[in-house]
Amino acid sequence: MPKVGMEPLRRKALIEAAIAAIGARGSLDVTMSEIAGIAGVSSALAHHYFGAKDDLLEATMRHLLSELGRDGCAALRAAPQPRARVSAMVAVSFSPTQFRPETVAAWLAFYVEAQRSPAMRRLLRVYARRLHSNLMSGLRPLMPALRAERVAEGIAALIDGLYIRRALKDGPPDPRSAVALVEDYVETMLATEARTS
Amino acid sequence: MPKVGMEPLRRKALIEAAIAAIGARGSLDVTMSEIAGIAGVSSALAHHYFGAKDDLLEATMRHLLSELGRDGCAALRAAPQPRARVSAMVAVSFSPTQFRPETVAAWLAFYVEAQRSPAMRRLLRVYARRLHSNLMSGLRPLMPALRAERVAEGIAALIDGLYIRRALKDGPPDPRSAVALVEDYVETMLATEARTS
DNA sequence: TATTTTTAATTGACTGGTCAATCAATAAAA
DNA sequence: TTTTATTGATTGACCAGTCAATTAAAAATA
Repeated sequence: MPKVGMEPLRRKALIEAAIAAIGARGSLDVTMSEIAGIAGVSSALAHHYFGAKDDLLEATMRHLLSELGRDGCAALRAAPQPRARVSAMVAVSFSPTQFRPETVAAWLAFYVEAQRSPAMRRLLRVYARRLHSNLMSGLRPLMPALRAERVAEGIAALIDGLYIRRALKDGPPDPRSAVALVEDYVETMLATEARTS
Repeated sequence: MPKVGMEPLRRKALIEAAIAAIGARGSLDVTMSEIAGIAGVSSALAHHYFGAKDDLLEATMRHLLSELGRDGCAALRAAPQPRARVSAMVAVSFSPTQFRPETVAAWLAFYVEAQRSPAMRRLLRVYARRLHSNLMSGLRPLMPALRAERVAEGIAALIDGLYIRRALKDGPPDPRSAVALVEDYVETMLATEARTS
């Protein structure tokens, strides 16, 4: 039984606590004590492991981002055909692990923070670029490059739009109708493409 | 020359200052002193006219909302034909008065706030409902009701998505490409509709 | 008209509370 | 004995909201 240092455990617990706190409050306006409390430690310990609050928040964002990245890669590996790759990316965006109220609230809050913090903006751009290139890997074989770019932009905007609009509703999210809306977009664009080329 | 009380003037100045401050900070995390400073008065005066900070923020949101409403009504009055009504709503969303960095930042911040504050959520829902019914007034004559609902949802999600993605970019917004993307969506949906009915 | 009185506009100074960040101290492992 | 883990207490800054005091305008009165 390999005894291991506390550091990684605490870091993980604190990051998850941060997501929970942000999800509950619905914004980044959470205190270190709150987060630490959820993680079951003192606020001093949170500072010990993360330094400043912003660092913890940035680490939290990174965590969300890498989780999404991991899910995305896995989904793509299981989808070799172009059309399926597009659907895979859409499905991941609204999968139960991503499209939860806490996660949605956190993403939203980070988008707002991105306006102030260049670091956050950079991170969000990484997400946007990755989504874009993943979508392109599915769309390029199906239509002219310029058109594919346009459709990828549309899909991305639709996804983000459905995320933000989710903030207006209460009750559990409805991933099925969200996916249906985006899939309908993709399908219609493909049909039009087939007809005009 | 009718001498008028200061109240309406100050209220307006403070609301505009609030938008400016929120736009500059990129979030609702602004102080009363900051806002009052921009308006050229003391923070005590801001409290005098608005009571609590939340009241000023809510008034600011209402102002944004009514401005958008006014622009929307004007645009609709000038567009009697169904197809034009849809374009009018899209155009208004990205018109120079709406699609400015400060305004976009403010809308975004209010979406986040809506997760916490039921009052804000109610206001945003008013906006969503109004946009939806305006879009429907244009779409209903052009396609079956169920389909129209779906397309209206898509347009709304696209608009909000393009707003939020605007937060990632720096430099002035590019309304033209945003409008083009949404119009392309509308056009494609209409074409598909015409073909399959 | 000149004067007093009332009302509106405005602020500086203050208060109480909150919170990030620090640090010295303690406990536990290695 | 050195390193790691952990906290309670504290500090310093910031900020929303209050209030008493001041000035300026309007209204009322002589």
